[in-house]
Amino acid sequence: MATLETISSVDTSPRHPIRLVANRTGLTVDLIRAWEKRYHVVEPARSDTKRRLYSDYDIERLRLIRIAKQNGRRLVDVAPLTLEALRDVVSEDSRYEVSQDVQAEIYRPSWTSPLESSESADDIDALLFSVQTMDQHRFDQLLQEGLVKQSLPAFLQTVIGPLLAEIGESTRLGKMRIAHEHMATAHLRTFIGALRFRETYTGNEPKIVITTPTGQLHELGALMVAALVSVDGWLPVYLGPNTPADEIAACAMQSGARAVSLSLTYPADDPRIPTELTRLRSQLESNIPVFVGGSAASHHHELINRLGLLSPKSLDDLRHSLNMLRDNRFQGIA
Amino acid sequence: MATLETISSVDTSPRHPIRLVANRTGLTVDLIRAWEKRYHVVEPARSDTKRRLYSDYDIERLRLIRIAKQNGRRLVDVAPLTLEALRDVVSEDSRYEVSQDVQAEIYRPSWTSPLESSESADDIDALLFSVQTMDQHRFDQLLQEGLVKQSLPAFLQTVIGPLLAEIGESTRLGKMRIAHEHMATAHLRTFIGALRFRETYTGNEPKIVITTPTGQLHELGALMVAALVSVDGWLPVYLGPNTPADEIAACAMQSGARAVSLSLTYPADDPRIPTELTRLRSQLESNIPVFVGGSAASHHHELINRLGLLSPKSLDDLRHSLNMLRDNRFQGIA
DNA sequence: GCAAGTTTGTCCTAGTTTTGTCCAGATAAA
DNA sequence: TTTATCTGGACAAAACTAGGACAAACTTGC
Repeated sequence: MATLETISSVDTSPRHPIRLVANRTGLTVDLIRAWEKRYHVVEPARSDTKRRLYSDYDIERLRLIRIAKQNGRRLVDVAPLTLEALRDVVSEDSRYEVSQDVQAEIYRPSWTSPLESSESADDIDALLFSVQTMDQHRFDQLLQEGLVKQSLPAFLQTVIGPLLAEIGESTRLGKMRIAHEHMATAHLRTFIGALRFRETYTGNEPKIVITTPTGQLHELGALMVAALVSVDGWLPVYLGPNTPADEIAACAMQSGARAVSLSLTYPADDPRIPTELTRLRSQLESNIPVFVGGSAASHHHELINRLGLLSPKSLDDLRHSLNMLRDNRFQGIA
Repeated sequence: MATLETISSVDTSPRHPIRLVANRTGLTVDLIRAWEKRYHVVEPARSDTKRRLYSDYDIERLRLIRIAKQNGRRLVDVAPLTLEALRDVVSEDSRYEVSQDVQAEIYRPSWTSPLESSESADDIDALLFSVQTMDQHRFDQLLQEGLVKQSLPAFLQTVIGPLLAEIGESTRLGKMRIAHEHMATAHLRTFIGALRFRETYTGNEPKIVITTPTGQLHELGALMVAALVSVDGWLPVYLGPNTPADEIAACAMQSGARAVSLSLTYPADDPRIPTELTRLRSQLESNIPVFVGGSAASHHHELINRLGLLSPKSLDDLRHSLNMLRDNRFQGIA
């Protein structure tokens, strides 16, 4: 369908005015012109009155260059790259940009500062403000803008995660109304849910069942995982919250999943959790790893170890493990 | 079917004076005339005394052009486009503001008639089959295709509604696994949630608070309502499920909503419902109507009448009432 | 570690195009 | 009568263009 087309081959016909390009890329018009003047980053066509007319291809280039810059690349270095080379650079960077420990291990010149934490903090403040004022349109706009500024994994970890924590905390302390929390949660449910459809699927992706066990009604963490792994070439089989262990196992079997990921948040000490996790582990084939994440996972540390489940320390850690699993599998087949 | 026509068809017969057009579109009368003078953006019919008479079609065009301008389009570029092309452009642009999993390239007028029931039945069977086989991709594909075939309101009523009922029934009878129901529900949550972002907003829309009361955890009905009313020029303030009456009232006040809509499904006889509805009605200003729908609404018929709440018999009935409310409001201003 | 050079975002001026607002006098509607 | 709309034109604000200046941040050389 058109969806596939737009993603895989980018339209090169010039038609967008500079203002729209600025809106979509998050760059200023001055900057877009300056980049053109100095490095010929893009060379837009012109209207009969000399107005710049950009193509979708140009916009995608600018968007990627912006992200590359955010990741610490220098403009001189990335300006001459083709779209494909740019994509490679950006996806390469996204693997390291947020993870501090990984960052220390590999060589990174001093200019490769990841996204300023202050900048993310500003974004989160703006998002919180739009929730307080019930400005839905602004909220959606900010989410979309945040996604333009950085790659999806970085966005989830530096903005969405902290935002959720902040909203939960504010509501608990009475600084925010329940109605505000509800509105924000409902919007985020739709927003995050749609993220995984941004990726294109070939049908060959390994599958991973993602859900929360019985009693765990909060699904946003699980949904974030679904969006995240889709970036790395997994096909999430997302079951929503509150799924009994038997059903998770049956689903993993029917879909031929290679892994299962659970999210535990609240209530942290639900007595059903040990039962459910034990049942799940016993019903699943032993070569299918079960990842247990979320804020409440640490409450069940001992159980998780005893059952041989995996408890990634961060979303990045989870990504890393899944990448290993995926690549091992490909080796095993070849 | 007379009801449907009156509600949803975009009338091409000219009858609105320029003042009303200005109010509905958020443009000034001078600007509307200037656009006509310079670019023939719309060419309204004239009364026998040369007064401009605009049709609903014209208003829709102007609304879309205003939004296209906000997105950074130039007037010269969008002025000559047909309504369909304009829809495409606006929808393409807004895709970058609000991410969606639904990307219908084909514009479906909101006034297309519903499909023959047999055809819908086939669609539903195909959807059910894709759920049973856990074929997520097929499921999404069928949903999108179904939406292309008919208008959004018709699609919700002839496909999504029956599909939800069927899935619920099949699971209850054990014909379908809980895992299947979960997968379908999670997908539908994302799909329906994204539907209201297909519409374009000018900022002048009257608002309606949509949610379910405390104890009612199923949100898909409420979400359908949100998608539905957005087609008719309302801005839904969607709060998700399980919202306490106090919070609904506070939210309605803060957002300046003109109406509230609640959905009741399960459990039908929750003892909290009477309390919550009574609280809500007493805390809301009396000129804000409260609509109560969903399969469980009939269980509370007497209560609803006593409190002076409104219980539309169908989604169409709800739309009709809201259209009346919206237009009364416009008269009140003019 | 400091100084000199480079890179990069922002801003300025001045001229052009595009777009929004306003006015005047005439006609029609309330 | 008062208010709303009409036409045609004037005017001004906003947006865009080209070229260049400038300062902050960063890199490099010593």
